[in-house]
Amino acid sequence: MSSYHHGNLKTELLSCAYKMCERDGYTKLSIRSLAKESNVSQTAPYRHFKTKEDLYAEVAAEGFNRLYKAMSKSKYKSPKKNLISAGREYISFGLKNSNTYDLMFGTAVPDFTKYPNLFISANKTYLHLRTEVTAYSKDKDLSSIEEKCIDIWAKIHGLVGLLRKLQVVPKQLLEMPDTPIMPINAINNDLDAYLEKFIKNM
Amino acid sequence: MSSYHHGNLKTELLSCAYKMCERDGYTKLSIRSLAKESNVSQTAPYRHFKTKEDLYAEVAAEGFNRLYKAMSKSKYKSPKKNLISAGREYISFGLKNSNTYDLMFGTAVPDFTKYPNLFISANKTYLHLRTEVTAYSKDKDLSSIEEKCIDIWAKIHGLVGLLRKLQVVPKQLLEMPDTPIMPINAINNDLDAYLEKFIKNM
DNA sequence: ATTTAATGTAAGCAGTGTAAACATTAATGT
DNA sequence: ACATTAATGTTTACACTGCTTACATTAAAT
Repeated sequence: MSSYHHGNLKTELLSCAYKMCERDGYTKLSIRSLAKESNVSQTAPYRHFKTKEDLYAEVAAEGFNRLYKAMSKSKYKSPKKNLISAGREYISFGLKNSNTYDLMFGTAVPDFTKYPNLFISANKTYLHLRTEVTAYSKDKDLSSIEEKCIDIWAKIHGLVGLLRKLQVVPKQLLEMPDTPIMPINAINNDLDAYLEKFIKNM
Repeated sequence: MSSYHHGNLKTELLSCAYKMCERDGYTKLSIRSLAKESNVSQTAPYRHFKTKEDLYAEVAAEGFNRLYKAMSKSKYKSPKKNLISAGREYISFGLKNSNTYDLMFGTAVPDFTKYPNLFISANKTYLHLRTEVTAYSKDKDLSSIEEKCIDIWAKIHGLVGLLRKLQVVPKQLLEMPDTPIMPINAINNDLDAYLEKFIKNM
């Protein structure tokens, strides 16, 4: 009967878009290909996402939700263990879902404040980090804690960015003179130890 | 006479593309608009850049060249001062040329090794950092130095990413409950002190 | 001077974002 | 219960994009 009205097209479009983004990168995601992959007319998505940026924003929000879930899954008694786990999960997320990560932190959605869903999801992630840092930190002063949050977030965020860039390189490094040997393996092999060391002089 | 052959179209296209990228972001840059802005036929650029990614790669390489220049302009006797200056210049570059920075570190050019120019420029930048870290560090062991390089680069790279995202937020923060107050001003107001502190426990 | 390679143009295909007009159904008010 | 309205889907259309192919012009090489 009613195959005209889909029912819950938006949800389906969104999960399809998430898949496509992670699979091909967000630059390859087009509203038309999304429509086609969802067996719906070319312009149907526009009823649910006014612009492409809207679509990006919703996918990015979903990304933050999953990142949050990954970061907050450890429930040790030791705040230190929890913090290390969160860091490890963050890095793992960034490397494994690298296309989504790009969407979340790149310029595809330049201004989060335009998208309440996204803003709230991103913030929830940060607030969780702050909670864990608070539990770990001896100094409970808020501004001191937030400085520590920036420290750790920036460091780990930057690490993800660099690792993504550098992971590709090693094969070629040997063939080019005067190229650095990055201690990537040291980090990859014993990431937890690396994170623990970092946390210590935080 | 010969307005048919331009002479040095490639150079002109490249500098035009760099401008356009920084002005509008690399997503808005199209080969056709580049051609139009350079008063040349739609397909002329294809003689010099086989694909759009080629163009991206060359613009990104130019970005690294400028970043390198900015980072290496300080010539103090004190290695510490030089390192702090490099850090400050890096952050400044990332925030002021934020669109170019995106091109350099995003996924627009997923694999640097495909573009020797880009690879070499990026590497030159890293090697300069390594030189400064070596001068500053007491421990001259290579792998220890490279670990420190990763530390500082990741941290600063991450800082740039976060600051870009967070700078937009503050206005809204006040209106939303349970939102964090990021110590952005602390960093912005006394960036050098922040960097010095970071370097110290490196 | 003639050939050849480099570098420009013109025309055209398939894919894109998005707007407007139209079609069908679900929700709503009386 | 029925008419009206709002929501949601389709069709058509436009301007733009990356890129390919065939062609034109000129600089460089022989």
